[in-house]
Amino acid sequence: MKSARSPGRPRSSAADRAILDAALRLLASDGYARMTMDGVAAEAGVSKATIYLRYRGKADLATAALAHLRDAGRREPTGDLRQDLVDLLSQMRANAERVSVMGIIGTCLAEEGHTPELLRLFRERTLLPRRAALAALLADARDRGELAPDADIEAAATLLMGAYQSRYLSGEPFPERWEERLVTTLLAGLRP
Amino acid sequence: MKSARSPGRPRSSAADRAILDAALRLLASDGYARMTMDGVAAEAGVSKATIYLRYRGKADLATAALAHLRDAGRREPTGDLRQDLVDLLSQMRANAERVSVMGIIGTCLAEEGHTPELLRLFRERTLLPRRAALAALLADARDRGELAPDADIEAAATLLMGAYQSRYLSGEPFPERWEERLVTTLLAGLRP
Amino acid sequence: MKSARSPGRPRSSAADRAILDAALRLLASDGYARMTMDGVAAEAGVSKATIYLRYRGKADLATAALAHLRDAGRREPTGDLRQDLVDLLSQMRANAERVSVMGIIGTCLAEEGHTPELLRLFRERTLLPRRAALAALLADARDRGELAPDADIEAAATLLMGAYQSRYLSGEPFPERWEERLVTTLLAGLRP
Amino acid sequence: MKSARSPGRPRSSAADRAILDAALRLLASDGYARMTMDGVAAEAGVSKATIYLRYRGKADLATAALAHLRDAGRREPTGDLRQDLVDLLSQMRANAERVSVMGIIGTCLAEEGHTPELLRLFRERTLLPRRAALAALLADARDRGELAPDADIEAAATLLMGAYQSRYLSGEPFPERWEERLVTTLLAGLRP
DNA sequence: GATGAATGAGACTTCATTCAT
DNA sequence: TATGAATGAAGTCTCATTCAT
Repeated sequence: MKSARSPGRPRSSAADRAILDAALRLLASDGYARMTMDGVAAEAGVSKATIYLRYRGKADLATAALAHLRDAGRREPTGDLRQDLVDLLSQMRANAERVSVMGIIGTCLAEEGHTPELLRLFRERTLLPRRAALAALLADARDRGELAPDADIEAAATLLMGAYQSRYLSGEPFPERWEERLVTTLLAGLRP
Repeated sequence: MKSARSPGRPRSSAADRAILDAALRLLASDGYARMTMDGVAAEAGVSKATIYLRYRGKADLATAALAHLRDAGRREPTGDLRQDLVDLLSQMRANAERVSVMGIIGTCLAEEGHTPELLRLFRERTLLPRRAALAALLADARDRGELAPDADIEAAATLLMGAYQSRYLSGEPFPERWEERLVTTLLAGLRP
Repeated sequence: MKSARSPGRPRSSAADRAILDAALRLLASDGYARMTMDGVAAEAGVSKATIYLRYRGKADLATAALAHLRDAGRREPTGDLRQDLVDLLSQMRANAERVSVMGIIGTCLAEEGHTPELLRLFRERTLLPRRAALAALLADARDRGELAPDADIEAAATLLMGAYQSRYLSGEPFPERWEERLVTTLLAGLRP
Repeated sequence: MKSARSPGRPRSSAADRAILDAALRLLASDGYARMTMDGVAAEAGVSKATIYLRYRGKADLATAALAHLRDAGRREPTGDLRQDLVDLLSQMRANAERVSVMGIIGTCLAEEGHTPELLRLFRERTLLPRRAALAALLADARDRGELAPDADIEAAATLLMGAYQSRYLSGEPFPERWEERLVTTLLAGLRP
């Protein structure tokens, strides 16, 4: 269902993607403030004016790049809570490493005072959907009776969502079977 | 007979403090890249050259400001594990809000590719000491038999350390008795 | 069918020339260290960024300006040695006064420790070609038998090349028929 | 030119000399514009304020340093013209190499538009006295009948005075017995 | 008299943005 | 539409000079 085409030469959609990809890459590696329009143009193989034809300015481009960010395909839950949690955490971690998510989070936080849309977009596109997926896994398990009826799902989701950043910030490498250990600890608790 | 004093005009220690405070404030609110030497000088009420007399450049100033960052006084553990954990988390949260820690973390992450000393320093001065304090509380409790002998202290510390960031990033307000809920969940686990 | 042209706005060759001329003028009058990019931009009537589009920095611009320096058209030798020498010296002097060569030499020497390319370029583009022209005149005359077979052409060229600077540095005005007197003295010697 | 001694602690004359020496050294190696008061102070081992106590500013210091410049001891003429000329040229060359005279000349020339006293002083203290010594040697020889009665002493002095600079600027090393070759050429002339 | 600290003016360079082809 | 050139507004850092001890 094509909408009415405007006349004249259509914009190159290859350039569209190249621009967004380049912007996202530089956003993650250099941060918003250090990302330059020249750099994006060079990395995308287009001229700066071509970018300005599509976006009103640097902030507009950066937000578009973040909006373009999408979760990689998510696996269907198997119904095995432990396995599903581990899978979700593993996927989050793999995704984070693939696109330098920590750099993006850093930029969103650092620019919060100046360009708050960055954090808002990142939250909406990435953080909240994952958190919702996590909470859904837990809620389903509770409904199946696998978890305590009064299990605090919100608290549990908060704990799991922060684990990757926490470990990343510690500077230490991720141990073997890291996700399993987290899930085991959270499910069983620490008490004897 | 004059007392032994180094000759010349003494360096103003008020300026010393003002510079570091200003730098830290701007680092948290604007990020490293947007923090300007002019801004720091103006905020500290000194001239730029006065800053350059003390620090070799912007990166040197920023790292000094982070190195200057210290945990607020830490309370002595009471021996009541639940209470001590809640206290520690509350204190971390209060501290984070007081000095805009999330802005600083954001800057450290965003600049990781460009000025990795920022993250290294922040880690050494702030994150690792807290994590160690948390782990110590848990290890003591385990030794007293309050926790399971095979409790995974490392995993538990990772989960707790990330909780504040996780909640902050979600954009939602912190609920009442938030720390208690986290600690309860972690100690008891989710299982029925 | 458009003619083959590189796309985009063409670079202004008027600006090219204006920048080099301005740089050379300021180099001669103020010296390298006192020549400012702001000054060159203002004198050339372009913005600083326009200069940086062409040259990587101040040193690059200054060396380009020197490389741009070329001898004014040289006259063909007439075969009359005395006249040819006088002509060459006159032309060197006229050229020196036209472009403030002494200021440029001063800058090249003063910057020798810091930007040795300046002296190297000036030598290659200006001094050595002239010296070679002088030596060629003398060698031809010797081959024609007008000079002694063992005439020390190298020494003679050195003496003549330094005369302008020597006189300039003395601060005294150039006397009438100055070049003739030099040539006469060198050809005839001082002995009775 | 100190008149009646003022009361109080007298100025350290060791510092006086150290300051002038340091200034002269930096003037020769870095040029006037790049010579910094900090650099002079550090090199002389005094504080900047100590310099300002003696000189009104940078230009004042630089001119004082040049005024301080003196020819090294000059040998008495032997009466052998050839030998005396060679000796004088050798001494000039040795002196030039000892104190980086070319750097100083460069600075005087480069700053001529901005601080013309530099060139004036250098001329008066160094160039003109030497030129006068050279002319005196030649005039004496002419009076003794060793030179032609109409020998152009001014032209000859100009030629000899410029030879060192000319060779230095050429970038080529000084050949063996360089001074002898110059003197021989000038005395005998080039004609067969 | 001497010192080290403090300053204000400027220098080089970069960058988001607009213009001309 | 797309390109490369041009621009004005910063930003980091230096330096001659003055001040306080």
